Amino acid sequence: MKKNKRSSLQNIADAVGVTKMTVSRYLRNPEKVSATTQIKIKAAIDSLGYIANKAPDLLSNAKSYSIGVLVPSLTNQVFSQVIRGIEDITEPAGYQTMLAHYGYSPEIEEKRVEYLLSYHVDGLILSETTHTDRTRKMIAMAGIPVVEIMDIHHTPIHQAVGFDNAKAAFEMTNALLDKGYRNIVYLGARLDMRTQLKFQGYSDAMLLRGFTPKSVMTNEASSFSLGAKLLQKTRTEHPDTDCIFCTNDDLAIGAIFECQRNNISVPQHMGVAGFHGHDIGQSMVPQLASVITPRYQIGNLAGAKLLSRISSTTDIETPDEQICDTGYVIHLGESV
Amino acid sequence: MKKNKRSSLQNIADAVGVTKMTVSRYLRNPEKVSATTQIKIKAAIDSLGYIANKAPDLLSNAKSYSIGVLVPSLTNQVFSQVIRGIEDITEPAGYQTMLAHYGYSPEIEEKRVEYLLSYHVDGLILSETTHTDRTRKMIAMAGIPVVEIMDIHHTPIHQAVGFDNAKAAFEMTNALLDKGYRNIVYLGARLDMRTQLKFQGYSDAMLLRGFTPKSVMTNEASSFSLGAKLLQKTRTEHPDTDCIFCTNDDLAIGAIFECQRNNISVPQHMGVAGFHGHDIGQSMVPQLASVITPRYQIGNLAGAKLLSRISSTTDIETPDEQICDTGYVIHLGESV
DNA sequence: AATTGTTATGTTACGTGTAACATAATAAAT
DNA sequence: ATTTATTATGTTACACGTAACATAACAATT
Repeated sequence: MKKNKRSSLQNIADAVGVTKMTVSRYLRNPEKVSATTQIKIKAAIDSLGYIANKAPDLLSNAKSYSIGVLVPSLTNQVFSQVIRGIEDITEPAGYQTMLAHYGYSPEIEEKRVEYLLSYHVDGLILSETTHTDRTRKMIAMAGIPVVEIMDIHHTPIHQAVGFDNAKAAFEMTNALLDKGYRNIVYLGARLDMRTQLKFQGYSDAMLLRGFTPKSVMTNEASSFSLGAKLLQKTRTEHPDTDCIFCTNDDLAIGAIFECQRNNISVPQHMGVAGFHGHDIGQSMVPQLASVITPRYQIGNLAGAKLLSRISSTTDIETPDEQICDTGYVIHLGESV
Repeated sequence: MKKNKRSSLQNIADAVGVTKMTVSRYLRNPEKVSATTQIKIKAAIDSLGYIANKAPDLLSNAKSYSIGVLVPSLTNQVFSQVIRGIEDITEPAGYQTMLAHYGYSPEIEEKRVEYLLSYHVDGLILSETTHTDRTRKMIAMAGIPVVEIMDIHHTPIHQAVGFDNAKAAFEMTNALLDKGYRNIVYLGARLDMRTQLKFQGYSDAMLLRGFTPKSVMTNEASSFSLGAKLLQKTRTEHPDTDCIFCTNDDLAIGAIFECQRNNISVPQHMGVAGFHGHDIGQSMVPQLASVITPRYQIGNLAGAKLLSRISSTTDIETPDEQICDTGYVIHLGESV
């Protein structure tokens, strides 16, 4: 059983008859090495192969040119666009992203942060505002910049990029009330902080206009089929419902399908609104009412802010701008 | 500006008055250290904090307990389920996944493989069958096990887990022909290998039954709105089309929406079939005909196969089973 | 031929945790 | 009290690439 050990600079150096220092120079500044040696080293690398090794970089705590990105879920389309936004700015700057997910759990988030820090990432983008004490402590100790994305309704560790979930839900609810709906029910799943904030905004708007907030909630993960189930539950528990406001587009779309199956016309007999403004909701018939959020822009701005702090000597833990509000757009479409 | 340097084992050891060796022991086998020392070390770690450092592990090329997972795209829901399948088996075994994506480009894949290898991943799961020469060479040199997932229509580097895309498309096409459709058009996007294989299977079935294969293709990325666009294009270019077979569910669903907008009833005036059997297609009205692929199972099996080869001394590059066929299910739903 | 400048390469030291071996401290057995 | 076993800790060396400094080789200048 041959142990196919990858070759190190030393192996290349031995093959050529120079020191590994010379090979190191060749790899980073070929012109610093004589033409003949260049040729010999190139030949040796071509035949033996060489794969870079991050270990020494980490040891000498050089920059790793990696940034850690933590998202709650990969299933959630919201985050794939955020990630595109991040990478579109960090990749060209020479940074690789180390992506991990934590299923909405602060404990798993802690584990992931520890993992990323053990690899000496140069910065961290988190999608949550709730963290364990140890997570906060590790981040403080690591001395690297952190950007928290999606919600800005809190005091960030260093810096937050996103929008105000409560305010967005408040505005959408008002728009629905303006349309004439009276018995609006909030449909929630995966009861994370953002869903709670949205429900809060919805409740505030309802109460302010003299209506009673009502909700159908579950801790299950969002899906299209769950939207269908929750619509049925809503019809049972709140038979006079004339509109549902869903914590995300998936639920809303699943609910619309369920309406179609039950010959409930949308929006005539049931108004349906979602959150995030995904492509599918905008393509479907009827076009979905939704709070359109700038996911790409949030990722992009977060990446930019992080990069600038990584290269800064003063701003690492004290950014010039603590909160970056990217806003959102209320879009009513055809489903309300 | 205080440089908040993370503490090393040495710092902890100094604080306690022991050698870093003793602290190292404490972290890995607390019972190997005297009770009093345990207490002192614990106190020091609590106050100074300690974040593990991967560098020495890499240096001494110990196992990294990381496995690299490369997927073409994070937007594509197919892969989020594959990833769940992988992690559900690798996480409990103590392995972290390093996730990266490469936008269907072999050159970017090469870059990602290099990156993952520089971190000494213990194994690699690739979602592609086409690789650059350098990618293949690096993998051979690294001497780690590789599993290629999704398609099994090729000779794998070591081992492949997936299904036969061409055969699946062949069978679905036959099912559509059996239903009585005659002018079936193939709708493709992102012309990667898998789409080509599916188109091949479709063409074979059509020719075998004496019909002419027709297609509407684009290199754009799949999306629901693209499905709508391609349906329009199909109606222009092939006005007598009675059925479309789409390379994935997103296109199919977008096409159905477009039919709804144009009062083309599905399936009476237009049959529509997709590929993969996502939740949304199964929830919608009409329920989408699709080739249901076992994404989760593919990931799970790939993870299991990889783990077993990582811990094997003989099978690293020569698995007992080169090709693992997970099959698929033809589901006709209500849209054909 | 001697001096100076330039270019190419070598040497040393470093950062971090752990295996392997060595020693010290303590408890147990004679 | 001495030897032996056991437990706790220390010492050394190593893995890899590179910064910083040192030297060697050669070319150019006087």
